[in-house]
Amino acid sequence: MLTGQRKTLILDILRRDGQVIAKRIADDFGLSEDTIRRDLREMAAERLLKRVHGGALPLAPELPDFSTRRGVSPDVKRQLGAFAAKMVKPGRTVFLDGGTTTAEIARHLPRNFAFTVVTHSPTIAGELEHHPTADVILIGGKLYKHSMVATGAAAMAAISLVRPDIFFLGVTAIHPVHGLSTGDFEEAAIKRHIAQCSAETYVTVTQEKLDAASPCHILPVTAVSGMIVPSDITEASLAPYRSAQVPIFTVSD
Amino acid sequence: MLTGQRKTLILDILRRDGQVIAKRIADDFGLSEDTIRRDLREMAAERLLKRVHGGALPLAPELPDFSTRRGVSPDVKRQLGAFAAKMVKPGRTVFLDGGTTTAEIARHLPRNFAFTVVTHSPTIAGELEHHPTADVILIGGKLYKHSMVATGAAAMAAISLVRPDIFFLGVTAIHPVHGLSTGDFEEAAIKRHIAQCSAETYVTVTQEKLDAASPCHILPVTAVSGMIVPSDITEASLAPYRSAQVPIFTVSD
DNA sequence: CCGCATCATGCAGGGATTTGCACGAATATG
DNA sequence: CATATTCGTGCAAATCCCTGCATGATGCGG
Repeated sequence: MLTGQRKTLILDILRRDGQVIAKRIADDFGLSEDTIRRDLREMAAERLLKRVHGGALPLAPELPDFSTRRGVSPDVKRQLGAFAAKMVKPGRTVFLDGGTTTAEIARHLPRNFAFTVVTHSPTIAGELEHHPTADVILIGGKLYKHSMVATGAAAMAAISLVRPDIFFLGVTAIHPVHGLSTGDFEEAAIKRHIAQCSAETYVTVTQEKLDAASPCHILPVTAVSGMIVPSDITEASLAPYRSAQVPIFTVSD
Repeated sequence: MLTGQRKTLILDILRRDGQVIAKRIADDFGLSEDTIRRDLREMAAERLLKRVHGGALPLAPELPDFSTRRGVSPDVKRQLGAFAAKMVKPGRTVFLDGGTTTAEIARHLPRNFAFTVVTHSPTIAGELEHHPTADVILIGGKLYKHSMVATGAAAMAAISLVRPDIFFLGVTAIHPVHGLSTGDFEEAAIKRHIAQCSAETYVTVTQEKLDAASPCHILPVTAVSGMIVPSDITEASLAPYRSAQVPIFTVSD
């Protein structure tokens, strides 16, 4: 890994997490702590961050949403996001749905190789502002503010023009019989269309969404390439999905 | 292998991977590291990439990027934004350009009647998430991260489909002779197109942009319906624009 | 075909940078 | 105050870089 690249990565992590821990970075990068410490020292000299015992902090206490953001997104979603993000491979095109879990995927996308992200959510696009290597394609349309996604005919037409390798779908409910569902009719139609344009569709599921149903049907569970679930979900509650032949990816702790 | 060909390949790899490692390239091409290093050195001299120990990285944008720019002269921008927002009338359609000043307009938009906002910036769309009465139309396209706006053919086509009443244009420089300009060619083309689709175009100007010129021309000053300027700009510096018959709106304190 | 200039390439060696390790000092934590 | 990290510095090894030069290919004019 190149030194300059490492420094930008550190800055990215700093922006994303609001802090950097020398030991953990050293682990992640497979380098000695000394090297990281040296980097941090140099970057502190360049006024790029604030050196503290154990790591570093952003120079300006940044946007006030840093603390809120970190609190709002629970560990489970972070883990799901990190896991899903690892499924992205160099050169691929990935479609990111709107939603908080998908935002976590965006935050954890690999930063050491290039790929393309398509999204109809301005929020997701905003998350990727500082991503060093991701090409972002924004799908336009009428903004549905509740979910912050573009909808309508224009969005449908624009989506038809892309062929993503992976679609990370966000839903409000998943049920072995009633399938995947969400609260808005128009949004459901968009999600269905994206799934149909994509080679693979993965849905991230948390406990409270399991075995529930929302008003608007999107797809049957058999239509997805896999469910990504946290490790604390019991095997019993997954059984109906397993018997429906849905591949299940359990996020390891 | 031809030298020029090799350099193109290196640039391709740089774009794809976000990095180039001299040793690996030398291996891949079956050439000595010296040759690659020489290439990298020359390309760095041509400003095609950034030479670092071990290889090369894509050229970092020298200008501070969008979120860094947020800090500059916030009060003035807020006043400009509030003033411009008052120009929006019920039922009208307004196009908001990307940029920090335009973000201020978005924050000050009236909340007691309905209207439509069109924008090609996910950041601006995000500002309007909690706006109670604004319909938001998002223009899609390839995201130009430096300014956080959608660009390219898809954006152009989508823009052609709307006829905004007012376009609030953001620029990096305005000059009586050289007109309005910005730093990116593609972005300039988009701005020009939006202005041509719009009934009226207003440009917000702060002191440091006045009588300056950036690389890419957008429009002549006579093409705008008005300039919105802070009150502390001297009459003398506005004179050339007045004599060009450009209506000038001075923001009262 | 010959001589010459030009250029790309590889090699050698001296210099610069980066990295990891060791050890004593500084700092946090209870 | 005691202990465990964490930090900073000096140092050595590895890696990488640059300069200068030799070699061979290519192109051009005679």
